[in-house]
Order: sequence, then C-alpha cells, then structure tokens
Amino acid sequence: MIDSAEGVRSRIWSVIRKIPRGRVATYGQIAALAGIAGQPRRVGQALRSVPSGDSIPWQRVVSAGGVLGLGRYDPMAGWEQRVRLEQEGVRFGRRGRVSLTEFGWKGRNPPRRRASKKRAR
DNA sequence: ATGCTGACTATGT
DNA sequence: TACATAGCCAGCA
Repeated sequence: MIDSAEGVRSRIWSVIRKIPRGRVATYGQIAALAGIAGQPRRVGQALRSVPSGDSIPWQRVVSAGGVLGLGRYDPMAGWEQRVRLEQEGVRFGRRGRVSLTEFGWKGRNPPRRRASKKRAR
C-alpha cells in the first residue's frame, strides 16, 4: 500500500495527538511512530500545515535533546510553547531544555515526589 | 526538470 | 558548549 503524502501527514498528526499530557516527544520519535523513521523534517513540515485553531498539542513536540526548536519558525511560538508545557507540569532545565528522561514520552514517568522506599515526608 | 529550502538529527571539530 | 557538515526527502520556485 502506498503512502500518500497526505496519509503520512495524517498519521503524524495522529501520533502527536496521542502524546500524553505532561510529556513531550521528539520529532525523530514521532517520525518513527508515523512510519517515516529517519525523516524527522517531515514531521515539522506536517506541523506547519496544521490549520490554526486545530486542537493538536504541538507544544509537546520538541527537538532532539529536549530543546524547544520552534524559535526558528516563530520566536513567539517558542515562548508560548514553554508556557503551555509548564502549565502541564513539565519543568525545564537551566538552559531551557526539557529532561527527556523524566518527561519524554515513554522515557520515564514524571517526577513523583519520592516514590522510593524512603517514605515521603 | 533542476535546484534550493527546511517546526530535524547525528557526528565531527 | 557552539558552529559546521552530511544525510534525509517532500514541497516549491
């Protein structure tokens, strides 16, 4: 079965919509899940085609290493992305990066206060 | 048809 | 850590 460009684009959006709240996924990860591994740039291109007003959670899509990459396309969007993510509970590191280990989709769970054996408190 | 661009990533210096 | 380069391939002039 062929992969029409539009089919791929739909799949990309579909994958992005599945990213849980409070988590983030990288372009590469999304590309792989959408069946176009190795072509993360197409994810960005698909996102660019998202009709404004659409409820797609684009803010959960980040560049490799947890970097917010939107700055190149629209500096203001980069700022908004950070605000939105923080509202979902995502915390940023010193250089404005997200810890993929803790917030990456399927990476690990978000920090839960002392979930270890040492009793919290 | 050809060539350049890009919401990217990995690697090298 | 930061910048440069190569690989990638669908859009667009």
